[in-house]
Amino acid sequence: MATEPLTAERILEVTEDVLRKYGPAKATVVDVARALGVSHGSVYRHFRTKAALREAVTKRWLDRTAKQLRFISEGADPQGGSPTDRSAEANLSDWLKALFEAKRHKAGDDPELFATYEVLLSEHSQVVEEHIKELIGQLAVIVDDGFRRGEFTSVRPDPTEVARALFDATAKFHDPQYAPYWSLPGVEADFAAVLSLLLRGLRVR
Amino acid sequence: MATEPLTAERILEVTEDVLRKYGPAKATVVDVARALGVSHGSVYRHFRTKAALREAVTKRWLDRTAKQLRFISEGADPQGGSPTDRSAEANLSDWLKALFEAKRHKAGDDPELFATYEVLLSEHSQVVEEHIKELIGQLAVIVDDGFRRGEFTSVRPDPTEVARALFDATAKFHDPQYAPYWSLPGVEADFAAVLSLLLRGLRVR
DNA sequence: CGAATGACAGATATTGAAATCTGTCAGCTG
DNA sequence: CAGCTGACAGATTTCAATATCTGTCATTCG
Repeated sequence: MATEPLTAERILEVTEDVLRKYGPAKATVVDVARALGVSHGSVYRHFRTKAALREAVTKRWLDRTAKQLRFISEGADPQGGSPTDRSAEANLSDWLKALFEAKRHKAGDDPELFATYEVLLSEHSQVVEEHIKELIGQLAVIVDDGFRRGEFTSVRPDPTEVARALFDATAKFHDPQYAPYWSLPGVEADFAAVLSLLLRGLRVR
Repeated sequence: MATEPLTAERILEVTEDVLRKYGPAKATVVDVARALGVSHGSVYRHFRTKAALREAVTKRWLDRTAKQLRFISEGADPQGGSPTDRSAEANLSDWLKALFEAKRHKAGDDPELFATYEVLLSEHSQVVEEHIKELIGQLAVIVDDGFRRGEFTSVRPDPTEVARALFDATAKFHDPQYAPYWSLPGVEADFAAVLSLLLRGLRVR
């Protein structure tokens, strides 16, 4: 069998597995190289540092979520149907619910990758900053749509500003710092209460 | 000079100083005893464990803030005047601003006591839970007042539920986890945006 | 006799030496 | 000769021995 060429993508796949198995604290570059059947020097040919590798893996992982959410922000039905003319409020509500669900599942199903994400957070990584910017951008699309349709209003009608406020106000339901709280009973109700208050704050009546 | 009797209160005062000086990681019960000029056994006569002492100090410290805020939740003018008939919205806005300011100043001026508070948080201490319950209770008073005056409405008009939603939605501006963020430029604007959205969500129009 | 002491056992933290890991690079290999 | 290897230096982590701290309690002190 012709041994496949070592690509950055292949390294990322395997690194993700290694991180899943050992977690960010224990996984080493040598572990990754061993799993790939190469020397660790080869890994360094594709990623200048271990931090860069960690960032690239997390970016891939975060991008998968952002991609999912983009369907909603672009007006598609969350059930996966084709784009519809759903109200901005429904879109906003679905998007925030989907964000909460996505983060919660990531924390529960992939604790080690989630821990890796938290490492980046503590390092103030650009990757996390960009992920957040992307999410706020998606929110801004929904908010702007709401403004255009005359569904939403705000004192200062800058969609991005409002999007950031929505993002900040729902921090408890997507910021990794709160992950332990997401499995407690009553979170759902707390989330619903915040969401309802925020939606009412945007609604034109 | 008649050496004063060793009271719990005296121990708390001195422990606060010791914590301020050494921080929760370095301060020991022996340090506290030394500062009091007694043996550490005497401290244990008043507090069963070091954790209990730490909790008592933090409780005192948190209670001081809660007391300040109570003036606002009970309708007093924040400038310290006598109780007035200010609108519930003004009270709510002032209270949330005051909470943000109080936490921010505590984090900035008393980093070591703030760190002690964070230790309790990580221990899921009852003291912190009660502090939060007290704060939400104060918020509920303001919200209830708003309901009674016909200033506020909500889908489910339980003042405590709404109070909790307000508390959750402003977490980024009072939860110690975000303390580093409070000194960044732009926080004020972010806070104002969230506050404005929330107030609008409550307002009867 | 009630309050305080300090010696003590077990738990926790500190320290420094040894082991491992990261990142580089001269040389090897297909 | 492009891509990979593995020996190496410096950085970081681990580990075990040592020191310090917590919490108890028999004894002392006023």
